[in-house]
Amino acid sequence: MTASATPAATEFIAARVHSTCANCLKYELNLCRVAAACALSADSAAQSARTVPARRIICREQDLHGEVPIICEGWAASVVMLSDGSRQILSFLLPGDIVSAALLFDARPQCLVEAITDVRYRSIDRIELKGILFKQPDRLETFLKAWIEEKARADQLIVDLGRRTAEERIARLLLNLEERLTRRDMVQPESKEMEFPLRQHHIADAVGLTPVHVSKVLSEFRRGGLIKISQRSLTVLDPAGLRRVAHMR
Amino acid sequence: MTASATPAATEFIAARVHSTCANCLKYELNLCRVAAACALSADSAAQSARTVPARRIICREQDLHGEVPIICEGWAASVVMLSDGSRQILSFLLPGDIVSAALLFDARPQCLVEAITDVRYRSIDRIELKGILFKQPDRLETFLKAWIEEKARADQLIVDLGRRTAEERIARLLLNLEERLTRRDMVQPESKEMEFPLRQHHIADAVGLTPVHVSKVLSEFRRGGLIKISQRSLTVLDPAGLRRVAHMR
DNA sequence: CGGTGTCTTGAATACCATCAAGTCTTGTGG
DNA sequence: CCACAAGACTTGATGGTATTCAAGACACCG
Repeated sequence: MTASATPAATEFIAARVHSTCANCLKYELNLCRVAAACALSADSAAQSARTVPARRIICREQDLHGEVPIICEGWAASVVMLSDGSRQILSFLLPGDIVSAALLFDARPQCLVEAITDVRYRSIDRIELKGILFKQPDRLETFLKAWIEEKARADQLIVDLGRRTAEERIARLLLNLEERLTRRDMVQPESKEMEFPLRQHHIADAVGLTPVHVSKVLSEFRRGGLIKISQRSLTVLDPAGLRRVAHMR
Repeated sequence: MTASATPAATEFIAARVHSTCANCLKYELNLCRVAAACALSADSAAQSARTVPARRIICREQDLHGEVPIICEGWAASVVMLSDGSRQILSFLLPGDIVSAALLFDARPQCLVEAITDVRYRSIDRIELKGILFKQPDRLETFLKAWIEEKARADQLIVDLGRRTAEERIARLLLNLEERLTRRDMVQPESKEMEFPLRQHHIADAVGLTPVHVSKVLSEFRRGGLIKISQRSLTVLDPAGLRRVAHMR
């Protein structure tokens, strides 16, 4: 992650950043293994894994030359830029996530992928991946189920943006992220603390609000004892309370 | 599963499906034909096509017993209901549309499908459809590309709801529908008039606004000479102007 | 004919955006 | 290591967009 932190923080971070591709196997897709196989068969293991510093753009629509990137380490976001400078984040990408399953079919997405933290990612050759998946129906099914989840989250976001208040949207985002991080063993079991590299403008761009208003809502959550945010880490102090705010039902 | 279908039966089914779903073949998926094949092999042609009156619910999450419905005729909407009574429309379903490609994998959607006009639809058996698609990679690819389009539209809606004004959202919805209807030859070539069964509350639920505000925006569009709405039909009088309002770029 | 659903319009209100100023943190170069 | 600049966050004041509430016009249907 971005350089100097206190020794304690460094340790804390290191504990979970050992999520190299070893951990990747725990995630839904096992795509790292697929990627490794691809790289192997293409004899291009060296070039297939790349590292990108925080705040840099990983790929735009144009420079996807038939590659399907998957996130090995770090946080990223797929972002739609509008001509007036405003942005909408479609989804946050966590380790083990594929940028978009649609890339399997050469569908140019209208968005770009931006690194939030330092990101290590791996590009799978589209044609090769397709070949592998189509020859192994069970693996294809796993892949498509991940795609379903991608779509389900998009649908949820539509409901959030269309019909929920600022408090609800933000609470739901936090709970969603907590759930996804838990599945990846990226939440400390006892303290429930988790790394949280998002700036408030990321949250704002994800839930369709302004950074100022996000700040106000988060302050309110903090005053209510629902969450604790400090040093780029988040703890949900009162999950039930937060869920109540989120209208989870 | 009476596997053997006599040539006569095939002909019979094909003829009947042609008569009812004549237009369907023009659409992206040709799924009516697939459906016909399924119905044939399942020897249940009679029960596979159903008609539902306007405003009725076609299916809920619960009563999807491994079936994938496709719309043959009429307009429908997939809707998410919230406990406070508000609603969000995820997408409008037009003839030839599959309700959701995700149903192929038994993913229970958390939405229900509602008929807007009288709707004729056909249910394909999930397992059978899956079998057919997995045995024909080219057909599977067509299917998955329709899925990509479904997802791309969802992403667009996220951007609309998150970052655009009421005028932009409504203009974009109208333009999107016009485009989809054009592809289906459901727009009169000369007059550019099209059937438009949506009530304003449908539009409101689709773009995350209230019916009152939709009414005001549509009146404004009408006053500006952008559109004409009457007798459940819509004409885009000034496509360029409407596109300008929509910030299409 | 009353009833229901749809649309319109106006007034009051709520929610969130914008603007602005200030604090604190983070990063960088001297 | 410090100084300075840039970015991130907070907080209050003000304004705009969309909601809510309400009343009335209109069409459609049993």
